[in-house]
Amino acid sequence: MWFREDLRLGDNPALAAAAATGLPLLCVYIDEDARDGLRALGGAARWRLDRARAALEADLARFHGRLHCFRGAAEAVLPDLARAANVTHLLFNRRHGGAERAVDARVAERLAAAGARVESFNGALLVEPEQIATRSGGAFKVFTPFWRAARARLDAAEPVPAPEKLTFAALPVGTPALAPARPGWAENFPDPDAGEAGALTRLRHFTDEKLDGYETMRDRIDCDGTSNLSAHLRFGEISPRQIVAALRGRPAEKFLSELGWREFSAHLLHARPDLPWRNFNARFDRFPYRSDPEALLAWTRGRTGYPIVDAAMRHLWRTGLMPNRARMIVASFLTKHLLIDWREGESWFWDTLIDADSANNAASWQWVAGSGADAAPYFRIFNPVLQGEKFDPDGAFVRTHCPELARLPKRYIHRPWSAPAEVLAGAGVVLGRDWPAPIVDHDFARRRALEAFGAIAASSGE
DNA sequence: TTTTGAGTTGTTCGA
DNA sequence: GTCGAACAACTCAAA
Repeated sequence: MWFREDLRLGDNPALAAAAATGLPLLCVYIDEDARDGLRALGGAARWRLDRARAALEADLARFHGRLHCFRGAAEAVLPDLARAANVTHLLFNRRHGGAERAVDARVAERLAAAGARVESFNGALLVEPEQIATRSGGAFKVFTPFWRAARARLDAAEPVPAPEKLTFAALPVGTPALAPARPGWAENFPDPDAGEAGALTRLRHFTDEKLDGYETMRDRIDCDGTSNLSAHLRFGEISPRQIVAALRGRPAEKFLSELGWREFSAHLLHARPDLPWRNFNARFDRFPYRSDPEALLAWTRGRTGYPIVDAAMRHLWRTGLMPNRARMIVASFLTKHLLIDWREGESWFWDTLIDADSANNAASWQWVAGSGADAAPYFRIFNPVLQGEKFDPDGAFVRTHCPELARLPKRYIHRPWSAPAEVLAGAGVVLGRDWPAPIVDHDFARRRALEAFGAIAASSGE
């Protein structure tokens, strides 16, 4: 059993099939080399992965089993292991990235050539890309029709129970072990409550306490109205089928459609493996992005002078997480206010988010930037002040992450530069010393972004 | 093949 | 302060 992004025992079809063979099991995880297009995990995700893997090891230990971890290229590790251990079957759950699929195909070919039976399963998605298509047979490019088609098939997505019994083979070769990842800045992240048990607890908490208010509270940056399941999903500590099953019979369309966006992103990446580095809409190849390392640095460090942007970016740095609404605000700010290429933001998120996922990250950045599938209309440019006032109305989120502004009254918390001198003095804030001037003026930036979009409009000619 | 309706998440302006 | 309209034109999906 080759574990990859499915680090759980429940609703794990490959593991269930492995158990059903009755054969002794070798559970393997490979820390795969970043080559042949495989992207090295970012620092935060890597930190999170170690916790997921440790939790799976503990779960397997309850069956007196082990997770054998290797490092290298799967095409080399698995055939060697197959020879050494007389492996007769290889089972795994499918991945959907381009490079990952290529690796899996080569592995399957080699193992099959060595006489092993290779089987793969769907453990990651509610509906796999091969299962739905438009009438003309193509991949969907607009969310609504995509989700209409996928949503209709949800009843067929029943979770597979966790195996009741597992027997394990001894590993005849030496016992490899991964050196712990360098913790770096991530060592101070809050406890992710990793693993299958943590994920199920989080799901139950969500369905019991938060589902009813989800539609309105999901956007509140100060209230934690989201499910917080993203990292659990990312490493497969829980499956989308298990979530759908837990939601059955409850009004949960809005939340289901968020799972739908996760599916849509995976389908887009399947259709366009270059999604993480190439504009989905080629017209954006002409978009006049600016090179501005100083502004990019200010954005990453939370020093743009816009409180909601800076609070969100500091929160990301401290926790490896950011609520969805905040992700949209900071992404819009980078691509539209600063006119910096979405790939810069995508790669910062890739390195700092514990839930970084190549499909979701790329599809969402492109969506905000306007280059993606079903992208935001060109005129949708978030005003960071209005967004702050709407979704962090008392400024609680800003006060937590930007303590230098903590004493500002809420009227000015999202726009310190417009506070009267006596208000600033009363709050102990000196602009330019305690808080930077806005890196760019909103009205100016908005007009500049609209002009940039005009420059690549189709009517402007090829 | 042609036509038609529609498209996650917003902001600003003027009445 | 509230409300509706305007803000490019385009491409997709399905009739």
